[in-house]
Amino acid sequence: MELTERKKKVLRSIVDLYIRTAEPVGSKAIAEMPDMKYSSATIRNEMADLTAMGYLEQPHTSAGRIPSPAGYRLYVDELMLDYRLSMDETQKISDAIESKMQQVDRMVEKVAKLVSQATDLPAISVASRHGGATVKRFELILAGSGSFILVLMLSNDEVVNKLIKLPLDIAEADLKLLAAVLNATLTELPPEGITPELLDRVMRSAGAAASLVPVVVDFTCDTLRKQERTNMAVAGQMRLLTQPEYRDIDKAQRIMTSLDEESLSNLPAIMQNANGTQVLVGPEHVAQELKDTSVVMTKFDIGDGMHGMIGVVGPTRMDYAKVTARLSYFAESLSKMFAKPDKPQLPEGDKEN
Amino acid sequence: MELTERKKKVLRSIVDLYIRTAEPVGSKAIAEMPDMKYSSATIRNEMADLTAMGYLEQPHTSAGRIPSPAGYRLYVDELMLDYRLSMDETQKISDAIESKMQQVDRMVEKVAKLVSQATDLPAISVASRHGGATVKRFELILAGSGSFILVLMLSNDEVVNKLIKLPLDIAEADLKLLAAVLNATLTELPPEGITPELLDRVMRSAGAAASLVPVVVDFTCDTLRKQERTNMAVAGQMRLLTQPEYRDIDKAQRIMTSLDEESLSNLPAIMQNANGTQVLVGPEHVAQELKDTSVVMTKFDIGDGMHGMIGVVGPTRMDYAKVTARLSYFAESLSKMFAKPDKPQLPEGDKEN
DNA sequence: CTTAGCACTCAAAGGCGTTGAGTGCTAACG
DNA sequence: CGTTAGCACTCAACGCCTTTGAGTGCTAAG
Repeated sequence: MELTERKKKVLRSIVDLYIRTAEPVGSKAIAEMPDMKYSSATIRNEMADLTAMGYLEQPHTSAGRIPSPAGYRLYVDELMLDYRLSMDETQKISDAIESKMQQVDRMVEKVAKLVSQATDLPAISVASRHGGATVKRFELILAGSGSFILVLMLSNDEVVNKLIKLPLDIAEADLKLLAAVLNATLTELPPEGITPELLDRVMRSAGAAASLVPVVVDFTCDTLRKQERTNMAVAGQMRLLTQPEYRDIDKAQRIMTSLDEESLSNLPAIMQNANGTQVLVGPEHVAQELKDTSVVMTKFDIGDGMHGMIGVVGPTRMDYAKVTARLSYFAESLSKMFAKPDKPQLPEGDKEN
Repeated sequence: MELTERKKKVLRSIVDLYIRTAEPVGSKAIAEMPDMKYSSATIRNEMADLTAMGYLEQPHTSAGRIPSPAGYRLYVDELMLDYRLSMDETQKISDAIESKMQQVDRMVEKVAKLVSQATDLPAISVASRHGGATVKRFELILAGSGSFILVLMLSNDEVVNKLIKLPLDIAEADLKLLAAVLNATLTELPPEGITPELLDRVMRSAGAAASLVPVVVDFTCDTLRKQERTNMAVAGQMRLLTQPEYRDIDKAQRIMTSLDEESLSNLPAIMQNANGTQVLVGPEHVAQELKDTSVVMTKFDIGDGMHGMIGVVGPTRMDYAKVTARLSYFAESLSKMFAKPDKPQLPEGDKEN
């Protein structure tokens, strides 16, 4: 059967309305919409066709229609009118992003929170690196008797520190020596490059501070390994409860439990060779429990050999247009922010609903 | 009327059972309990008395009884058999705490998560300082052209750093000078002690690095002020959904929304002159929405002029014995951990359910 | 003082008819 | 030939009623 323009229009109207109301939509409701020039009977015929073609579904005989996964797919791919952010929304998002952050893991959490706030849905935020980081420089700073601060400057411009307490006293000169040795031997090395032999060499050159080497190196390896891992955060799970389809607590709970870092760990893999915004409708993606759920994810580059991903999880009928608009905007803002760390440039918003 | 031993025993049995089942308990159920030597009729009489005395309530005529707030209060204060943590639970908590943390805000979040996990309820974690912190030492470390790292060692042994990028090149000597000046003039000062005059003095002494002063001082003041604020985190809100009384989504949602940092900001004030574990039953505490909820909080000292608080939020019928046991254990573990930062000593657990 | 017995109460659960939104089909219309 | 009015049909949702059974208070006997 042919998918005529009129059929498309009807389908779009149905999805639009369903997104708003979360209830099966009937022929009459569509026929009464402002720019729909046909009667309910005609719409009914079209709806019957669309159902036959697999774009709509009927919960039961005497109910209206709801979009099928295929229907959503078509909607997302072709039919969706893009949603422009209103001035107000733009402003809010910009303001939020202004509060700058430094450490990646913190940032990921913060971003997840912001996205969740902006969409009123549970949100996921991921930052992953293409390659691992190395230490660019070690600094050891004496901090009173028996303790010192280890500062690691990493190749990706992150800075990590740790206060280390030790039972013995350390002279400043010894620390200086140790720092010099570390900088000479262990910089620019991936964690697996720090071999026992190398460690042995450092120990022997370190003189009085040799006893500090293990704890310093341990922390360093830990940190580097942590940098390799992708950072992921989930926020706003409770917002799922505002959606009518999750009034059923058991359902809500089932989904909530699969909204944690572990369960979603395969998401980055799925998005691997995607770019821009992806809409994963219902059964398309692997996470078991998320059957009647959709995930909208946007991937973006943030330089330094890293890319970020933000996304939201919601009912399949969620307002894709709105959500994708906001996500894209967010992604763009974040990209810009990373390009110029301390002065996020924000795109101009357009006012319109 | 006299509160006889038998009445107490009946009351305890009722609360115990109600805690387990979340359903009104009837006379028969109590009479059938293993060490209850009286018939249901006798129990009924006692229950009638307890109701008259205000310790029990009846949702409707032909239903069993549920404890009133006064009943819970009596239970918590006198009747509760203390719950010893099983080996297994002890082990889990210890293991979790072993993973050491440094920054207070991170730690607070982590602790909230752990407590929530351990109790299967939403948890709150607070760390607050009696007095503000000051900077013990400034360090400026060159990190490539046009950027450097500012490291602040605070009086409470926290270390904070920030990578600062600037358009102009800075010589290492200039940084050294600036650091010396900062250390000479701005250490041991509360944020409000950093006056414009002082700032002016620093600027003039700083030579080539004068342009860096504002950004450095800004960050410093920010950090100090942040240290003053009490850190609070809430975790595991979703766990509320496992409780039968929150099967009603609206109810659950209402409570969830008041489970954020802002809404709970007056909690520390309420706990101010309490020490040890406090059980706030139902109407006793101020947070509006939390009417039919209880909050169990434990306050503990963690040295460095700080104290911590951990607590959980749950239905009034929650298993106080279990919850308070776990909280106390946690609090003790945390205290010890802070006393000896890198080697948390854990109390011995006793196996028993 | 304790307990068996009994009449009473009332929320919860199940059965049942009504309602109304929505459908598919057909026949008439432009 | 596409469009539309009309009509019979379907079925979840709703409200109403009855039944059920857990639980109570009271009384009288042990």
